[in-house]
Parts: sequence; C-alpha cells; structure tokens
Amino acid sequence: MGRGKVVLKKIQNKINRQVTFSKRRGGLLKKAHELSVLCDAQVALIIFSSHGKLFEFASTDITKIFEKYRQFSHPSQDNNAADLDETEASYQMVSRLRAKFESLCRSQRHLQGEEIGTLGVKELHKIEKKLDRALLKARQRKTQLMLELLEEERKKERALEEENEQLKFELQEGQHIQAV
Amino acid sequence: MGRGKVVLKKIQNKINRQVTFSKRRGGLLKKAHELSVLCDAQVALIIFSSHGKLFEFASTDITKIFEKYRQFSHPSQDNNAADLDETEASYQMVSRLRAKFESLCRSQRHLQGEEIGTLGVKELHKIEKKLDRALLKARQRKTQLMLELLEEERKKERALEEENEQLKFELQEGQHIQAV
DNA sequence: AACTATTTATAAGA
DNA sequence: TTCTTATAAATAGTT
Repeated sequence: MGRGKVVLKKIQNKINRQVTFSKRRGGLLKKAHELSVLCDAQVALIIFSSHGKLFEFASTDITKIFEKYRQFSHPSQDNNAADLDETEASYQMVSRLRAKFESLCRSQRHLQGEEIGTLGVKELHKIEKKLDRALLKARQRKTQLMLELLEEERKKERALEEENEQLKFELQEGQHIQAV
Repeated sequence: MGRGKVVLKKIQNKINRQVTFSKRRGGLLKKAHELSVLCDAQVALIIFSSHGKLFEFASTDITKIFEKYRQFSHPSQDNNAADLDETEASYQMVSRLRAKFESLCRSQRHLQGEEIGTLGVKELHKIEKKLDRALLKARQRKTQLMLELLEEERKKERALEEENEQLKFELQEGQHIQAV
C-alpha cells in the first residue's frame, strides 16, 4: 500500500528498513488490537526489532495466553506440576507440528499432480484451478523479469555505444593534434 | 477497508463475526510475516478464536521468542541443569522440524505462484515446467475420472431400461390374463 | 467462495 | 522526523 509494490525480501537500505519497521509495527499492533475487539479473540503479539527492542500487544494477560498456547492440547490438566506438564506439552506440540507437516506434504504432492488417484472430481477441479492460477502468475513474473533484464542489457549497450563514440572522438582529436 | 467504516466494537452478528475473523486473521498473519521478513524482526503471533481454536505465526522458533520475552520481563531465572539438557534436546528436534516445515511452506508458496518476486528466471522456468506437468496430470486424471463416472451412469441407465422393459412386458401379460 | 466498492495502510517524496 | 500524497493492499458488504 504505497507508491511501489512491495517485494517480500529484507529491505537492504538501513534507513528505509527502520522507517518501514516503525510504520508497519504500528499497523500490525493496531490490527492485532482490532481483531481481538471485533472478533472477541485472544491475541498475543511480540515483536523484537532487529536491534532487540521489544514491542508487544496482548488482548489479555500475555502470560496467560502463553500458558494456553503451551497446554493447547491439554483441555483439563491442573497446572500445579507445571514443569512436568512442560515436557508433555512439548511432545504434543511436536506431534501437532508433525501432523501439520504431513498434511502439507500431502497437499504439496497433490499440487504436483502426484497421488491424485483417490481424489474426486471436485477436488481435482480445485487443484486444476489453483495450478492454472499459479502457472499464470509464474509466467507473468517470468515474462516481466525477462523484459526487465532485456531493458537492462539495452541500457548497458547504449552506455557502451556512447562511451565508444566518446573514445572515437577523443582518438580523432588526438590525431588532429599530432597532425598539427 | 471495505464498503463501510469499521467501528471498534465486538461484532454482534455471529456469522459476520466469524467471517471477519477469518479474513482479518489471515491478513494479520500475513502482515506479521511481512514485517519479520522486510525488517528482519523476530515476530510471534498467537491467536485464539472465541471458540478456542489456535492460529499462530512465528518468524523463528516460537518458544525461543517466548524465552526472550520472559528474560525481558523477569531477567534472572535459572533452570537447573538436568532440565536444561532435555529442554535443549527437544528444542533442537522441534527446531529442525520447524525448519523443514518452513522450507516446505516456502516451496509450496512458490508452487502457488506466491512470493516469486525474488526468484530468478531459471527458477521461475523450473516452477513453470513443474506446474505445467502437474496441471496436465490433474486434467488427465479428472477427464479419466469423469469418463469412468459417465460409463457407470450409462450402465445403470441401461440396467434400468432393461428392468423397465421387463416390467412393461409383465404388466401387459397381466392385462392379457385379466382380459381373458 | 468470489467479487467489487471503499477504506485503510503505507512507500516514496518533500 | 513528520507531513503529504499517490498507490497498493485489505476488507465490508454483496452476490
């Protein structure tokens, strides 16, 4: 949202990065707050700047949200033995992550046209549309990139031509002087 | 950003609230990601829907960010050594899994034509070929599946037609007998 | 789940 | 930094 399109990549210019960080940090905190109010959600947001400065937002006590996050797959367990729970919770977390990983793998395979023998027409159609869109995007980007590279080459070429002219001119000058 | 101005207040209509939650949640997660990449910041975001469903984003291992946050709030807390080992080990496992997960996510995004702004022509071309192949496979499979389904339908149809003929015949027979 | 009219966020410029 | 402004991006309401 600005005068240029954003490329998702670390901003190299330090000043720019700092300014963008300051702006976007504010926006993110605001939006986190809005989500929590509008939709009655619990939200916790922690931001450490690249230089280690802390910014945070939490709709309710941030440590409570952490606790909830830790014990996410433990609906009813008293937290007296907090330390013991921690190991358990981390196992749960790992297994949850594994499950997500597996699911992502499957979806990736489907997106590559693999293991689609068991899918229905509807699912196949969805995948087809997704692939179509992705292909379009990739092609557009490739074309744009190639045009950009071409333009760059042309610029270089022109610069070299000009330099050439200049050198020729200088050479002639030199010959004149010698002749005189 | 929409057809009406937003009033910062819990959305009363349940359906609306759910829809808005879903939209804004996505936006918030995306922006958290963008901030972390663009500005090289550590970001952790936890969202619990009003019904207790968890959504999260973390630029790096979320537990590490928690730890760092903890140290900011209460600086000197020492874990005992035995705990530390186990924690460390499971940390590493989780970290590795997370790293794999992240990498898979990235490749998946690329396959969906997202975040391709930083890729080179060669990589884009690879993706394009992959998508092309996948699309072909998906389409072939869809076509085959539809043909199979059609064939099945036709069989059923034929069977019903035959049954129908049979019934008509029997009906006529019955009428003959009655007439006699 | 798409679409589109608007609002909002923000990149670049002053 | 802070303000402005042109534009990109998000999304509220709609279909």
